[in-house]
Amino acid sequence: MAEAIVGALCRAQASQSLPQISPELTGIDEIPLERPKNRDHGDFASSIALALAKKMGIKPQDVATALADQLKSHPLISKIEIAGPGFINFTLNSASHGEIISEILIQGKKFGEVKDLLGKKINLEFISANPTGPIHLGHTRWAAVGDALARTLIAAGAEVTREFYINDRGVQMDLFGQSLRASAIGIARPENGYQGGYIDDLAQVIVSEHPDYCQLPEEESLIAFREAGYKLQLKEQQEVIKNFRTVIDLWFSERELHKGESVLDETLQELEKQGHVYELDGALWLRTTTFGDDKDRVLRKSSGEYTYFASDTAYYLNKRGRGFEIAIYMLGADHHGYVGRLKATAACAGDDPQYNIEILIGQLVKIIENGEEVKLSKRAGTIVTLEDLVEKVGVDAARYTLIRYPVETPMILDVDLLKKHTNENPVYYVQYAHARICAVLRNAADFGIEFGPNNFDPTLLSDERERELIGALSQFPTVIADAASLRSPHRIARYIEELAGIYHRFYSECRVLPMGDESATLLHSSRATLSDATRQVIFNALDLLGVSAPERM
RNA sequence: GCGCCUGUAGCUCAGUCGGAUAGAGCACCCGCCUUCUAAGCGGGUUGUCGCAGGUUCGAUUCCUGCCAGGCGCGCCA
Repeated sequence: MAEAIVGALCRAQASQSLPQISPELTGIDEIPLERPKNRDHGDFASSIALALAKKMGIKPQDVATALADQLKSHPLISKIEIAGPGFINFTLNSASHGEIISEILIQGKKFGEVKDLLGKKINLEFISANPTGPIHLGHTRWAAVGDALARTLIAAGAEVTREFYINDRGVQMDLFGQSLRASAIGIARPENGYQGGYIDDLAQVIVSEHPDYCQLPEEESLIAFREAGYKLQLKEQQEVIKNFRTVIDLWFSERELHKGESVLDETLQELEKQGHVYELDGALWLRTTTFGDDKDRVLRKSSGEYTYFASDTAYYLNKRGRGFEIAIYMLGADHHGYVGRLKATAACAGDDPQYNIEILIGQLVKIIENGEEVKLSKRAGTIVTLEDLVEKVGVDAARYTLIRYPVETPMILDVDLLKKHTNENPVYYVQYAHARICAVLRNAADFGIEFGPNNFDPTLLSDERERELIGALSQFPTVIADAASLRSPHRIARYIEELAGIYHRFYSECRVLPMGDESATLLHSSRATLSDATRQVIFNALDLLGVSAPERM
């Protein structure tokens, strides 16, 4: 469509009906084109004339008229109107409808895929919970959104690695070990230690498997408990995440960065080459302030130990070293203070902080049950875990609800509402549309109605509902492209909700199957074909969100 | 004090290269199942798009200031 406008623009200028302007607006991507909210405004609308009028020094309506004259004869356009201050409204003809439907059915599960990110190698890091406790609600939002984003980026052509960074070194791990051992031998847990009841459970498992751990000298015993607890906890996290249908391609251990010829030493050398490292008070600093950070950051303490920040830096360079053009970090709002330093770190390494590194900050999730907010506190042991949530509402409802909001919105999750298997929950609205179509198609098969691209006549589908449905289906690839480039998988959820609504309305207005002793006609086949195409798009969209598309409900 | 996010209908929220009469679901009222899934459809009611300026043909959208809420600002991890 944009191509058609560019062509019309060129022809209009060639035929002197429009003045020449500096060729800024000849790129296809720069043509404004949208689907109007109001269906009276056609299938597509462009405000190109309003934008050009000023540059050309003539009235928008005149620009629009000149363009419309050139577009009238386009093979896929049935009607062109000029409206309001100079909008050009296009209405597509049935030939274009036929093309869309057969494209959907021929491409099947691949319909919707675009090539916008073809060749991009992207590293997507999310969740990255400490292996010292269960996956809780804060991580859960990322488990759902991160996975859906990965699927969306892949659908847009990118090569994506989903990565989970395991913080398996440092003080927190030691406290974890101390807490476990304290529980096992019945002494008080350290003040800053882990208090949750799961510690007792873990300790019991460890003791039953390794009764000798309690008898070891304290230092060895602490390490033994820490390592055993780590293994168990990590395994549990991996199972929970897998059951949540979230795929992690690489579980990256922080310990990798400290092995043998330390990666950290190499990192320092790299950074020194770039000239942003300096020494002060016996510590080694990275001059991140050069690139907008609030303060410089310590890489190696005066004690000789590396900081956590050093690990982060090494990890970033490690990702870049593995060939990822873009490293995306998904972090909770409580980590937003990291944005400045991470960006600055990338810049210190000689990268483009605007391109090579992206940090998505997600606001925290509040949870409400029985009308009251459930406070989250690891210390006090009141943790709502991913497992709890799934147990209460199921994977589909949990994933869908977490994904359907943009991550920068703080969200309130009402467990009681999610538990209801009613239409108060949008996931059922969408799934119901899918199940309904499947039922219609099963019945169609029983009637002996054949459907598919070869049994489809778009000229028979003239009802407003049918045209609206076809128009919505054709938008799917654009939705994927937008969701991918804006890193906003929630757009896909919103899109299927709209699509499901349009189908439900089509269903109630346009009878798909023959009634009574009516015999099957091409109209029935065409509507069944349209239904099948809708089913395919809903299926594909739900698949991107990791939500199941039931055939019966 | 500084920084990030948020403020749209009674509730939960969509609405990003600035566009036409600001949307959806829920809640509330009224209709629709002797033929395809009523977990559905149709109709009705609901708004100072936080406030005040600015930019322009046009601002919920961009800029500035203010107000309100959430979160964060260590040689912690």
